[in-house]
Amino acid sequence: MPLTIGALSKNTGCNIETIRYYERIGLLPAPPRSAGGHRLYGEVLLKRLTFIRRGRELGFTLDDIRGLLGLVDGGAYTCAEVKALTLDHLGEVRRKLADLRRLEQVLTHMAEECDGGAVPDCPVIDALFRATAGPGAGQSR
Amino acid sequence: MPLTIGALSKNTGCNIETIRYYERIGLLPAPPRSAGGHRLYGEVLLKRLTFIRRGRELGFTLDDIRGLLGLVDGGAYTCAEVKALTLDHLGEVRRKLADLRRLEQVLTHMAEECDGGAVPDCPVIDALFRATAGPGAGQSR
DNA sequence: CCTTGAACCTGTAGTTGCTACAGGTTCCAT
DNA sequence: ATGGAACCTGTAGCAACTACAGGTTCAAGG
Repeated sequence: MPLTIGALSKNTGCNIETIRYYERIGLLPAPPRSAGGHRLYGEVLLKRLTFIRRGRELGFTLDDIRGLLGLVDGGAYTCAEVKALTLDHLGEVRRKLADLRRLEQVLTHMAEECDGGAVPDCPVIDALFRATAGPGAGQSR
Repeated sequence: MPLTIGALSKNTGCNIETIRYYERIGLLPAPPRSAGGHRLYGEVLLKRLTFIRRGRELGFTLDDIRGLLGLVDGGAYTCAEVKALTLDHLGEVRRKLADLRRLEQVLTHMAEECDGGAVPDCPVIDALFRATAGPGAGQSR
């Protein structure tokens, strides 16, 4: 018994619009339709969508995932190839971690300087107006 | 001697297109122009842009920054108000840190399972296809 | 059998924070 | 006076979705 798009959504935690979006960009193949044109998903597509969502949760980009799926679809992937992609991604995660840790430091420090007083004289504002270079690189978001 | 947009860009490290973008969305007031229509920036706008860039580097959204600037522009801000915004943002940074740390764990673990062999049988792929819930919330990016 | 209303359909536009053109004008040093 | 760097406006693109509008289909109850 195939799943409607709503059921698939509940099953995977992936929002309906997003499922259709994945189809549009070619990540998820177009499923068969009912007589009236409703999408009907089988086991295989359920698994594929689960794969995509798990990948996203782990912070892989859709492009990373496309690569991973390409390997799987080709059937000729090796463990080494997948590991390389994973380590690559791990590196990025670690870079972001380092950035965020630095950020946390600075923000914590700035907040500590504040006495929370009711006067318009705030070390945070001062710090932002000072033209000094500050911490390292930019931010993801 | 006022700065051209190019000079301002060099001064702040903020790319020219981005400066014009900030003007368009109303973060940076429109500066006076030369006879021919070129933008000419004074001290005040230089400081304001510096403020914006520093804020971005610290991971504040443009909307956060708009709020901060609103307080400053109003002239009636209190240290307590600014501190509240800062702590709010710090909370978000810490949530992201926690997410990323969990992510690092999972990825590290998955990569360790890989023997890097040349065979199409990879624990990473298996993990992604397994429908189990996995780690906490979604991701920023 | 018919009606209702929930779920589905397509297509387009909006979000955030920029960046990248295209096609034209101005500035300034020689 | 001229040439080329720097500037101008306006629009479209990026990731990864989300949110409509305006219409169709499905399934359960009467």
